[in-house]
Amino acid sequence: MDEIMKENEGIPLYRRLVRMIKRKIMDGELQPHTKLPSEREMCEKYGISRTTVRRAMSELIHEGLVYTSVGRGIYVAEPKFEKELQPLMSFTESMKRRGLSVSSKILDSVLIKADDRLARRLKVLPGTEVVKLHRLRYVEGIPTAIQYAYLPHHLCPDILKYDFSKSSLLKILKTVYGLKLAKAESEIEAGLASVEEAE
Amino acid sequence: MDEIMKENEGIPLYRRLVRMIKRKIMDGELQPHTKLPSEREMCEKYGISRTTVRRAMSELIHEGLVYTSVGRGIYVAEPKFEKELQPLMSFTESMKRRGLSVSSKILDSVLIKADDRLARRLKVLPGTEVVKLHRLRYVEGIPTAIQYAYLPHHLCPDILKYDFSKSSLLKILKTVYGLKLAKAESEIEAGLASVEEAE
DNA sequence: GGTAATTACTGGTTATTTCCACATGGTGGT
DNA sequence: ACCACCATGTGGAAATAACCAGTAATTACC
Repeated sequence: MDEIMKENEGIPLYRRLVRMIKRKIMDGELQPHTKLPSEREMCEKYGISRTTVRRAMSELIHEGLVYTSVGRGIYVAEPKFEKELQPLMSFTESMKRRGLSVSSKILDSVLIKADDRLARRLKVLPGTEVVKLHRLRYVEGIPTAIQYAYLPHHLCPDILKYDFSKSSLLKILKTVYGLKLAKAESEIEAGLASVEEAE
Repeated sequence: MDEIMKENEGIPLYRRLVRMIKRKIMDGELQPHTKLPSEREMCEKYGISRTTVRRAMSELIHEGLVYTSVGRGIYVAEPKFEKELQPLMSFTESMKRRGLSVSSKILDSVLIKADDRLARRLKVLPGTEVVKLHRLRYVEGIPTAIQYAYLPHHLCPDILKYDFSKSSLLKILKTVYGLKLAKAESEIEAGLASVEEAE
């Protein structure tokens, strides 16, 4: 059954539950405005406490994936955007907020075709050419994380030609592609989110 | 002392704590990167459970006002910086121009006195009482930015009494203050503009 | 039949308790 | 000096329990 809760040792229970429900929503198994089991039912179903269920629901509410109604229940929210993948803060932002310096190096960049899942996240058609950037992130000069950013190729057709070791991705996007920045930027974050979630 | 926790009946304890700490941060009483009391100390200090303290901290963390470090403590975060692309346009305007829906939620409100700069922006005399609204802005339903709006208090004398989590700012202004809406609205935008410029 | 009262259920708030992993500062022993 | 060890303090995770305030369906009463 849904006893995926059993595996994934080391990952907090509430995280696993968040993850499971996120997946169900993304896969369309849970349609907008459908009712989730009640908190107490989920406790029973997964063998966890209400504390844990509510912690998970809190995350989903904060991310705008579900909404609640006292006395009624918990419902899947309308997916106006790919908001479920948007982190509250970008990697850069959350580090800077801690007063830490952040830099990154592009290790590799490659052109791929978007599969269904990626296409949905970037709001492009499956098969669309997408630039996949392989990035090494530094915090205070220390290599900290490897992340992948995805950019629809049509938004930045010559991106592969630029030397990323010389100037940052955002700088290139801003100076070269100008008005498209706002759109590209959010989609970078979407791409980054998938990686952070995977780790 | 900090026994403001005693008053404000009806408002959840964790909300009151969030509010108190927010105010201290905004007033500069708590500077960035200073350490808050430990969770257990706050329990003792305010006579509340750790559940409640942690709930409050969770809110503050989600809003990016504080950050935590296991084994060390909870620290005030670096204030948000602005990465606005087109600082000439208001937040609302620039989003709408991209065809995106914009909404916002009032996180907190506090009464302050206008300094020279703010007074100039709002076209009031320095020292005039001004309601400072702490707003979480959404774009397409996604929490995107935290902004501060300023309203001359004499235009909406009882605005602090309303529960902003229940109904929107514009709705309250419209239903309660009626005819004043047109005027107040333009000044909200003026207030917002000044903040965006500062960040 | 229509309405009022009851009941069961739901999310929301709060407290208490138990563990865990990490951080830090001392205490020795070498 | 140096380093291994340990006590203590910190945030994080989770279970359990109790009560509240809405919702909705059912029942009882007129």
